[in-house]
Amino acid sequence: MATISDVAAMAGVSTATVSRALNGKSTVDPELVARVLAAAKELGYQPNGPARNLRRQEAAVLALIISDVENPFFTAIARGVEDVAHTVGYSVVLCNADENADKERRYVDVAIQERVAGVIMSPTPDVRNADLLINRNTPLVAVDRPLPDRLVDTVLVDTRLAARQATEHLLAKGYTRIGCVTGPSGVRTADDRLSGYRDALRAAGVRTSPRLVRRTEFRAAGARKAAAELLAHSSPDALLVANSAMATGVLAALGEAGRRPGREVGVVAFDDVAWAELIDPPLTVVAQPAYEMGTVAAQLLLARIADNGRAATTTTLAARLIERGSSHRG
Amino acid sequence: MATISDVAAMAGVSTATVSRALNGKSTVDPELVARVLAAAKELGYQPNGPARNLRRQEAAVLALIISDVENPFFTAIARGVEDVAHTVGYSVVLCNADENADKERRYVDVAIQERVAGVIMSPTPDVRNADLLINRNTPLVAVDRPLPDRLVDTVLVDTRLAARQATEHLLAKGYTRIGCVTGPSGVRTADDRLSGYRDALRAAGVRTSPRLVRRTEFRAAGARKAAAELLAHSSPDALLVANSAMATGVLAALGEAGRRPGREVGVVAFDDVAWAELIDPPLTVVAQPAYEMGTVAAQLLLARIADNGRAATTTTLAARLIERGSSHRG
DNA sequence: TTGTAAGCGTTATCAA
DNA sequence: TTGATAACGCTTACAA
Repeated sequence: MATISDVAAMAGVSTATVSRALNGKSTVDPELVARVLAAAKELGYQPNGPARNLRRQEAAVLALIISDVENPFFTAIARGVEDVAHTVGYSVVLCNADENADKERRYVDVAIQERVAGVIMSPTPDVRNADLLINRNTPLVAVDRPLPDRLVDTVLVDTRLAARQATEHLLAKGYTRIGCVTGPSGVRTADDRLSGYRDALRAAGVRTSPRLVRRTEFRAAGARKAAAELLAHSSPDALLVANSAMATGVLAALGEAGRRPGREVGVVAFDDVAWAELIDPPLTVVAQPAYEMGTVAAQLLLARIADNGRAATTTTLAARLIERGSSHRG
Repeated sequence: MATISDVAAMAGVSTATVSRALNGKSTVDPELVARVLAAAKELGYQPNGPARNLRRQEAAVLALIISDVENPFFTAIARGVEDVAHTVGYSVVLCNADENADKERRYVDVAIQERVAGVIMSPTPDVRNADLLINRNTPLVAVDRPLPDRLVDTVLVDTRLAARQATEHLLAKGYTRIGCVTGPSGVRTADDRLSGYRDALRAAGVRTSPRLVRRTEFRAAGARKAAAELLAHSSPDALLVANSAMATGVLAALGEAGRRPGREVGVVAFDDVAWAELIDPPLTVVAQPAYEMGTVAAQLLLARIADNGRAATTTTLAARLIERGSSHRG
């Protein structure tokens, strides 16, 4: 593979000049620039990234560690991050931690070892992984979930409020025994959605009952089982569901139990997905601004890379309830 | 940040010994290994990836360049690749080319510059990007789409046959004016699905008509418009749809036109998705073995990294038609 | 078994 | 403006 020396030799200049010409750094004689460019093209020269990064002590790469690559919410964040990063010449590598602290640790190690310029992550409850980055002063932005007691730029959705509003909506529609299917304890979004649900019930003077709450991983299978149990034992007349994958499980369980969404059991789920309008009745959802979360997170990260001394900020975006048939009795 | 020299100093050995101890290479006195490990831990030592990769001339990283990070088909492939790669100590970075040759080029450049050990890609029609890798002898596996006339390991689905079978299924169910909504010309999977559709019609002695075919990008919006046009002008009684995102668009168009899937317009779409069973009637799909494609591709890539001289192979996996209500008139 | 030292390909400093 | 040269941190002959 051609190196900078090969280019230098072919162009009849020193490697230093090649480097300067290729990076447009200090001023180089236009004629030499032309010769260097020609030689580089002729040789199909691609700079050696590891060598460059070793010397520069930094790579123009951002790592994005997400919780689940199969969750459209996180892939939408990924797009937002990419779109911003690319405009300023950074590449983004996507790492799928899979809601698993070990995998997350693995990717944090990779990010550190490869000396990426910065990291955006939706952290697992195991804060030690993020601490690894924090302790090294690696620019870091937390997205979707906060890092408790850590001074880190953070981009969140006011998910507790959103859950409260969703629950209030169900109450307003006349549902009275509202259940909640949420994610694992310790995952902040799961906890907040449950809290918001309880906020609404309490404010309305409705007794909350642990029998109407189920926690499971953020996936279809667990939610299906949870919903089946709720339906069998606790006769809810509505369910608040913490994400779209879980919603598929809950809707499947309703179908199996012969209970029609909306009319018989009201349903509101987090995350607006393309199929929400295709089912009958259409699914009422809490739409989170995922793409925007990604762009904001990327901008914060770039700002921090430029100035690691700046104060940490928390940006909280609002979610939006989209009312559809699954939360209407009529 | 601690370097190997710091560890060496603290352990009272040379950097060479630290390197050997940490990599478990040649035999090192167990007591020294212990001292090195202790020092490394104490200092929070993480090897400098660029330096290591520069020296080794290779990184234990695979690049996976996919066409659309928001398409569940590709994210399932990603999981398959990751699961295999991780078992042998490779990390996977996911790159989203977004069906865009320029972005693909960008990520190919990154992969080359970072000297990744190998690349798996679902190539855009612009073969020049893959040629960049081929010309440098970078281990490469094409997945989902072949690279015409290139001797490259390839993992495909027999999508033409699958499309034919899906169309034959529709014919068998009594549909006669079957339309096809497929992806952009030049994208092999899009072309093959159209070819399979035509194969079935011809074999059945049904005249094929360009008026029943629409091509658009592999996304919901284009497919929605395409389906609306077909419904308005060509009165199809069934549609073969080339992926799940497009299916959401087609189903939306059917809803707008007040045409019920199955009874009025038969629908078969590529890719089994969680919501396929939730809609009414449930969606008949062609299930592709995406996860397995990922595992096979990763295994092929690892084999090629180990021995770049081996002959290129093509693995073709079968898809499976899952019959549901959207292709039944009853 | 351990240490010394060269070198991977860049970039940046310093002279010229 | 250009070139020689010294790092960057690691691995690996080669020597001891």
